[in-house]
Amino acid sequence: MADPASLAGDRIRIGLTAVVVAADEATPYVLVTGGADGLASLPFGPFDPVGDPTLELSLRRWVSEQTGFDIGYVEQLYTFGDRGRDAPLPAAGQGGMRSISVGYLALTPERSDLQRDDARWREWYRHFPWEDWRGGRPACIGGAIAPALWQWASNDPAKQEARRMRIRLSFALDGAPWNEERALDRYELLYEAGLTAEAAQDKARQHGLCPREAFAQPEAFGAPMASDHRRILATAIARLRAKIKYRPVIFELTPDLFTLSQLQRVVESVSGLELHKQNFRRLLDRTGLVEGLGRFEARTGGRPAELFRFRRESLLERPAGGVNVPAPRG
Amino acid sequence: MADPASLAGDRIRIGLTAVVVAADEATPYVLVTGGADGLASLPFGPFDPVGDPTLELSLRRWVSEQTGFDIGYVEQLYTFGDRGRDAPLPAAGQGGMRSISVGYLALTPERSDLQRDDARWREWYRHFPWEDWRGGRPACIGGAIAPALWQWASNDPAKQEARRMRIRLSFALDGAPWNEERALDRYELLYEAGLTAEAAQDKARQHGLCPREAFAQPEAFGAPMASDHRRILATAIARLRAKIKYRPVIFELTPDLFTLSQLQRVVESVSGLELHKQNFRRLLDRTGLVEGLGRFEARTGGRPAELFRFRRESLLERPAGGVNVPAPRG
DNA sequence: TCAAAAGTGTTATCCTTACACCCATGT
DNA sequence: ACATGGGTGTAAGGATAACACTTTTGA
Repeated sequence: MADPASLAGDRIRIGLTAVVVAADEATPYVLVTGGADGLASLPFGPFDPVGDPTLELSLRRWVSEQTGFDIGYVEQLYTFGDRGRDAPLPAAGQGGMRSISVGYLALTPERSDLQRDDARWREWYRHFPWEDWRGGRPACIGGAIAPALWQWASNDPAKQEARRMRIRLSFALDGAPWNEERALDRYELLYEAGLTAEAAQDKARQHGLCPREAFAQPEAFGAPMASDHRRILATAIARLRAKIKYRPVIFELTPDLFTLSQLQRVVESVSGLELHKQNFRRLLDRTGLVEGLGRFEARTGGRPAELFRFRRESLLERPAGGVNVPAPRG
Repeated sequence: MADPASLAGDRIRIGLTAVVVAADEATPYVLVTGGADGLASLPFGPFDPVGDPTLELSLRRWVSEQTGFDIGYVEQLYTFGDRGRDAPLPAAGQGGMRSISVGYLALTPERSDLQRDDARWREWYRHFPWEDWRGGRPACIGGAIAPALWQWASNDPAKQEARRMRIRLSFALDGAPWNEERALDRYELLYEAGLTAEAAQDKARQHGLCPREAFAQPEAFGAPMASDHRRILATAIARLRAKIKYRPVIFELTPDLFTLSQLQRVVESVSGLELHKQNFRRLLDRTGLVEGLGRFEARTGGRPAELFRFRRESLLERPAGGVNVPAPRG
């Protein structure tokens, strides 16, 4: 039997996959490549074990090289290594090489100009239409998702009850509350039920079949991405939505100066929820995270709004929470 | 210039490192190897890219092989890849091979019998004496840690103010509240300040020096562990302390039947805090996570306590929170 | 009868949520 | 004047944290 240690050294490669997020008042964006003609991909690159002292520095270096701007805030998300969901290798004679990818979340304050032609900012709800509840419950849940999931649940009588409960809790059916943080649970449920194009793709690849084109309607089940990139994006959405509640990371997405309404709408676009204006403001100023400047912005159609800035000093003053997102009903 | 992709495939190996936690009413334990004679290590093993379909299954397999029991709850913690903090390789002629380790947290309901002689359960506060606040603020903070950290802060006038604020917030000095979840921040602060034996070890290794033995007093700065294993353990402590508040993972550490006092003391041992008895109980029964059995346990020295069990069904009923740990003052 | 641990009732306080309302500007 | 968006006061409800207290056993 071969020594697994030496074996492990030879047939693995580590990729770094970046979810680079920007947001404006209308929607959050994710940086993708190759979305015009074929499937969109997250930017990814190899980890250079010789040149880079840490994984994070490696990521910063090649994102900078590839896109021409330096990302600021970065955090590690998760390390993905499932066989059959990893990237199919660009046929380079590498038989059974295994690809492990370390996913990172990066936040940038604005949609910087991109240096490469095939890189573009993509609205993330195009890949997750069921995640945007700002206009109330999205129609695709009741229209296409729920019926398809109920069908899947009833396919296996033994697991039926557990599956139904997962569906209810994930997608807020039968009076269960919506939890915007469970974006990954929802994507994994859809994948497991075979309702994403990626699931069909992976199954076809495992059985050596030719994958069908355009499996599920993108209007309801979201535009697919290459390999497991939509899973990584779902992980990033879940993490970011949770984190803005207890760390002031939202200010990594805002410009230096903003009005409180602009800030609120950025939070709303990320969390996919509508917030109560006054409560948002009161909670915010109890934190001491922002500071009014006494300057006002000329607005179209309304009273001018005061400009605020994020008090970076506050990071050092207290445990430093985030902006609260109350739980909505039904 | 060599293609970094092929380069990456050759000089990396992936290890899986497990933080296997058990707990009783007195203290939490972590499974270590080789702690008797030399430095304690967390169990770690290589990821087998050929045999194992997922990282997690790989971990389960070799923990089972090495210790003889099957771990239940597992979650991924973080992927560590810093040069200079990774494991020094067992001299096997592998020149510049880079070691990346994926840390996992595993929870087991009791300290199962171990199959190997050099594996043992170690009380985790031996490695983190400053993390146990059950008897009030630990003496080592005021006695040894705070003075050494203040000294370090004043070594660099430019960073002095920021360092002092980090120290205050991490170790609850000058009236700042203690936050039991920031175990990793505290360890990283001590490491950065050069106050852990591991920091001295890493520095010596980078400069090709012979590391000094027994750098810092273990009574105050905690018993060191091999390579970056204490950092991984700190990550696990932080994650577990945060997670018991919003997911019912504490029941992965308890026996099937328990009294409410036993449960409370397990929570206390993990979080390192004393809890208010009645509030603990009220919060618990609002969740519906546990169910009294009407049976009572014969106790020594007191009224017999009712036995409870965890209602696993409740996982399917609702979003399923955890057990709350109120923030202590000062 | 006393110590020790189990278990309960009640209250003050704070935080969240929501409603209703006023203010300043452009057209 | 009035539409539009900015900005504020206050009250209802619920959750938290703390108090004091009773109950049941073993020594």
